[in-house]
Amino acid sequence: MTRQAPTLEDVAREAGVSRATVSRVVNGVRNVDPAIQDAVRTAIRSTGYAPNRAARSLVTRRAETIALVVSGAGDDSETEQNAFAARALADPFFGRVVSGVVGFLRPRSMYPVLMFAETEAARQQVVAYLRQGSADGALVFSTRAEDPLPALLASEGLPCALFARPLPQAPVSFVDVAHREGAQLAAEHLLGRGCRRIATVAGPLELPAAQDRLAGFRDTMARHGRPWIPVAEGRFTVDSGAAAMNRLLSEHPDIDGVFAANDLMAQGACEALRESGRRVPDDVAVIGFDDSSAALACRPPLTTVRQPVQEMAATMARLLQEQIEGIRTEPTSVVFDAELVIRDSA
Amino acid sequence: MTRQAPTLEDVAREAGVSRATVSRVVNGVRNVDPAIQDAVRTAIRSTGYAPNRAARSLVTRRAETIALVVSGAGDDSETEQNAFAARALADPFFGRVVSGVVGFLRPRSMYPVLMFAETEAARQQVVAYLRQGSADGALVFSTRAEDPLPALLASEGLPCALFARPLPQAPVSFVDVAHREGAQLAAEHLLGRGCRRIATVAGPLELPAAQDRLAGFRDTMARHGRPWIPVAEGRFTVDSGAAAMNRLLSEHPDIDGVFAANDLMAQGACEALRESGRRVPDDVAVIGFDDSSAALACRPPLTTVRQPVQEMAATMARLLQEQIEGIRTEPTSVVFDAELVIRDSA
DNA sequence: TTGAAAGCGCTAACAC
DNA sequence: GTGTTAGCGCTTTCAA
Repeated sequence: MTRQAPTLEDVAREAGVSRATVSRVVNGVRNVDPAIQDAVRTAIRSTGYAPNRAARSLVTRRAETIALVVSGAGDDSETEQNAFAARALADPFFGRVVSGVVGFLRPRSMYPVLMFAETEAARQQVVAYLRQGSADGALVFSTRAEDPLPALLASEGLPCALFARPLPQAPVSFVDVAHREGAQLAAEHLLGRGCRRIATVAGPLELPAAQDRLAGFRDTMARHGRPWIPVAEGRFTVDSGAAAMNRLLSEHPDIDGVFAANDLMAQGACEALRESGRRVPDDVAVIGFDDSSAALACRPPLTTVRQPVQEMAATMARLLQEQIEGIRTEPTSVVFDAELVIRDSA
Repeated sequence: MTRQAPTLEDVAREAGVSRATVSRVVNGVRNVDPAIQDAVRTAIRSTGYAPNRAARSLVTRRAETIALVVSGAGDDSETEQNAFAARALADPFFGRVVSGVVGFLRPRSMYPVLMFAETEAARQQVVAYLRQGSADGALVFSTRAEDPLPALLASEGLPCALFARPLPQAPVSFVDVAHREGAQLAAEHLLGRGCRRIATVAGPLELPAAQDRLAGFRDTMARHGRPWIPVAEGRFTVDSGAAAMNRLLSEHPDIDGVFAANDLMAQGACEALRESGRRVPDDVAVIGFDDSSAALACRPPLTTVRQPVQEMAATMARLLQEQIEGIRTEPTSVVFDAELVIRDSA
């Protein structure tokens, strides 16, 4: 058996002071005699003391833990549930979100609890988890439209912050990128390099992000005298991007510029173009969106509209933290600028 | 302000019983009168009671939480630390590990806490986290050789289970796949389809997995009268696989079969072969390892050696859980069979 | 089968 | 500046 872990009491005895004093030193509360501080610290070292999180949480009423919830649509089968997790993590986007979140939390000695909410039962588990005080709040990364989770959390009064604006509007904080302006950058770049037959591979149009990117692209083209452009819809995956590109090519073989609403679809578009015997960017220029790892993995490397995902994710965590601490009481949104990253594909 | 959360006491009062009885009902302890059970359950519903995790943990001495640690090498810069997380999650392998772990934990209402341990400071944070009782044990997914974390956890007496055999041997449980036998399957398949000039792209040879795959491949080739085969080393990434393939081709342009030690490198090899004007599998057959999402994303889809990653990860979680519960006291290893999945590349 | 009561390890209000 | 003390909400003997 492992010997019993030392408690505050043990340290106090060792240092010849009271529990309260040790607690003050551990928590860095001022008004403690430097000499006593030293004695306490020595005792902490010699006993190998580590504060017990449960005991602390019980009195502070804080778990000092936040949940990172990947929300989406899925059916109830067990296979599907497991597949959902794998699929979500496979998205290069998600890695950067985690990275940004961890970048914010780690200096605070906090770590995210990873949860998946793709069914009603799973959503209820998330709510239960938070209501038990297992976590102080939730960061929600939604991969579907009409996600009921944000509104559910809001109605339960549970702190949360979202990555991207929720579609059924809900009174919760979120971060987002300026999709329309990002798409505008893409449109202007294609026009600027002289493309005449321009088309776009849109994302799933039930998602606000996909809608906004398409709208921004269309508006800009219209403002430049091109009121109508061919559109094919994909599902933000490589395969769907390739398929959409093929559909566009079959109807408009003379396309010389394409804006895909994310990098994965841009990658698929590049593959489809290559297989059709076209060169990128010489015959057709391609621009993606996100600047995810797929942009660099793609041949040729993608010119793309960059979202500062890590920074956005860190801000999302900060918004949540401020809400938990009661510093912030009203839902807040922070929208980041997009930026064009020019590589080889356009 | 949110109203105070209801406690056991509140439920007890509402149901007209004692705290102890409510606790028994909540925890499903037998010996409670069915009528009283009903009354208690009604009271739980009407009060909206949710058990407080901290209070429970304090007395049970269980966090009912486990850490999922991605361990690896990195420098101390903040940029690098964040990059590490993004890189780890970008590996298609990791998503399946998470998926398997979550598949085991979720039915138990547990969720993994995601931690990264790429520096000494980060490793100490992991140890501190466990010693505080924030988590009951750690699942370690190591991306480097000579990882000091397993031995560190073992020496602190902290429960842990690893994905893959640790290189500096440590007295900890782990799951693994039969790398040598898997490589043997690949070798035999290439030989069976008539390849005469066979080479291999090995993984980073400081990793036991890479060593074992190479050894298994070499041994099998030797047993079939080919004591020497060209080897180029990669780093388990697409780019390094392409580079390794190019090195092999420059010295042995007549290669007609390649075994890459993982799918990402196999994908890179396919790209390099295509760029050199060779067709896969007609001119050169390619076999990967893992059966990760990269195997399907690759053109052509990869014939590969499948590791049952999800099952392995679930077993790893089970080994840890049993250790935490004290059911299992000795370090245990479980090694899974590999399986050849035949697609188009060989 | 149920209740009373002790106590898990900690923080924080209050007294000194 | 430091100590005393009262809980935080729960599980778990022990008695009844």
